[in-house]
Amino acid sequence: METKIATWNVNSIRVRLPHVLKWVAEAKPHILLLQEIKCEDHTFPREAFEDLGYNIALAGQKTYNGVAILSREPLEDILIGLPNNDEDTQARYIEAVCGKFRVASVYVPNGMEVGSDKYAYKLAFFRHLNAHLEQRLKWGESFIVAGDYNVAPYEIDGYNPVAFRQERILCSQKEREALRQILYSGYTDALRALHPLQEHLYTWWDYRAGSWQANQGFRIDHLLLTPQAADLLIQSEVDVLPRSAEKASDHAPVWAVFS
DNA sequence: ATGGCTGAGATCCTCAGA
Repeated sequence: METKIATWNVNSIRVRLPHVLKWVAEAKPHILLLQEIKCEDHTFPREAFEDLGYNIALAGQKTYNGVAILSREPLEDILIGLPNNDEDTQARYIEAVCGKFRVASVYVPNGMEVGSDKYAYKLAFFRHLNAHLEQRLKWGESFIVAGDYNVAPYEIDGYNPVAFRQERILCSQKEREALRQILYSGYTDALRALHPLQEHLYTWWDYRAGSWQANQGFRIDHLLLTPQAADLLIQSEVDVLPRSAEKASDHAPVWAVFS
């Protein structure tokens, strides 16, 4: 049986609930990984997803951040937060086993401005994340780490090559190196693996300055796969239609299908 | 160099996003 796994930074699940339910009804993912739910666990709209047959694991937080795993298969072995990062109180990582796959929903810090404290926090988060993912590689599982990485790994992944040369956030050398270290360690970027040369393949468009209308986006949401998961990869796409809706999230859902 | 949009939550604005 094929398994469809999707990731979506929804920028508030309570505001976006109608959009997400509509997309889920059409796309029918077996596993949906959410970021920026921006609510505590007790205010997450559980029933709406349970009615559709999803099991739910949450790492919520008031106002900011928050990640979730929704799965048609029962959720087992749930891990909240990176194990080597106990002092970090921001809800940015959740992992669980769903059937034959281990999955994680990750929301890497934005970093705000290169050189700022938040940028240092972003790079520190990557150090913890990368250490954990290298450890997981040794388990030899089909593991999919998906979410908003807030990094465009190569120039082709942004509409504006100047942004890369100017060391802007999402594009700076250090954050790109941090993301690419995950790839070099053995993970496969699902979408790029299947569309190696495709331009204008974006997952996020700024709300401001008519970026969506001008298709001025960046590819910053990724599904990263262990070799065991990559061997099962059949298809991966961005669904850009939800980005065009009224009151849309600034991110589009990205998905992959596995055999 | 700046500003531009959106959401949350507390006040009529600030913080944060990216």
